[in-house]
Amino acid sequence: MFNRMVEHDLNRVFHALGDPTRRAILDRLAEGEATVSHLSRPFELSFAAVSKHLGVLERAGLVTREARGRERVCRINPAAIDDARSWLEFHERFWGGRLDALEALVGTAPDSLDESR
Amino acid sequence: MFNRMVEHDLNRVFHALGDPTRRAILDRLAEGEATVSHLSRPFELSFAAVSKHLGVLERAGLVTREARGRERVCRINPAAIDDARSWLEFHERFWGGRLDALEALVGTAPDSLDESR
DNA sequence: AGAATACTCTACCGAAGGGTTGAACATTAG
DNA sequence: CTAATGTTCAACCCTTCGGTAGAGTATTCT
Repeated sequence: MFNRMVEHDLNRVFHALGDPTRRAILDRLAEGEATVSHLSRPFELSFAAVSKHLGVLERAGLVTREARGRERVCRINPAAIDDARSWLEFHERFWGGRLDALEALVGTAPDSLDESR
Repeated sequence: MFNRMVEHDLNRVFHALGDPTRRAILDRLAEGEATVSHLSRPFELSFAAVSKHLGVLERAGLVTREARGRERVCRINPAAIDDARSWLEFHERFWGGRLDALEALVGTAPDSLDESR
């Protein structure tokens, strides 16, 4: 379909992004690579907790961990993000088009098409 | 930040999108509005299960349910999708830019990227 | 009115999620 | 060598999640 991303992967990516701590970790990693201990500092979380979160992010393909001495250097991998965005973009376009067609068909009543927010 | 979407909402949207059944429901709804019973047919799920999924999608703002007689008509609401896509797009751009800038800075040797802190 | 249809709500269950703690392991420092 | 550091692993706790079954509420059909 869009890219070579499969259901399987989308589950992992969206699930990973569904947690605010993990999104915060990603934001933090956007400022540059960081070790696990460095990452866990700003969060009031145990070391192990952050390590777990990184596991989730890594399995989703959003982050890579590389051993450097006794440390693990974490970096962002934008490819997975791109896949998720592609999915959303595709669907957004599709749905949007559909709704537009519907509106045109029905002619009026924009309140029944709750596009507000 | 991007749009007026808050953490809170992102949690719900990404969590909602993390389930394949819910994404399938969205895909199905992309073909046009549908009642709950009509929606639950293609899935081998109980009525109540689909109703629950719709609740999750609705709370995430991805879907609206409107009572029509004894039926509930479900429709897609692309606004929430748009917010999630914006988030991803923003971050993708940011991260991508960061990585590109770094690569350009270092010039070569992506493994010698030693921006550690 | 009575029966069928379309949903929702309320338990309830097993599995997975996010968190902690403490042991284990590898690497670096003294 | 020993001690400290950085990180993961394993076991556990509690909450949330996805699912089912069954009662309860409207609405429509006859």
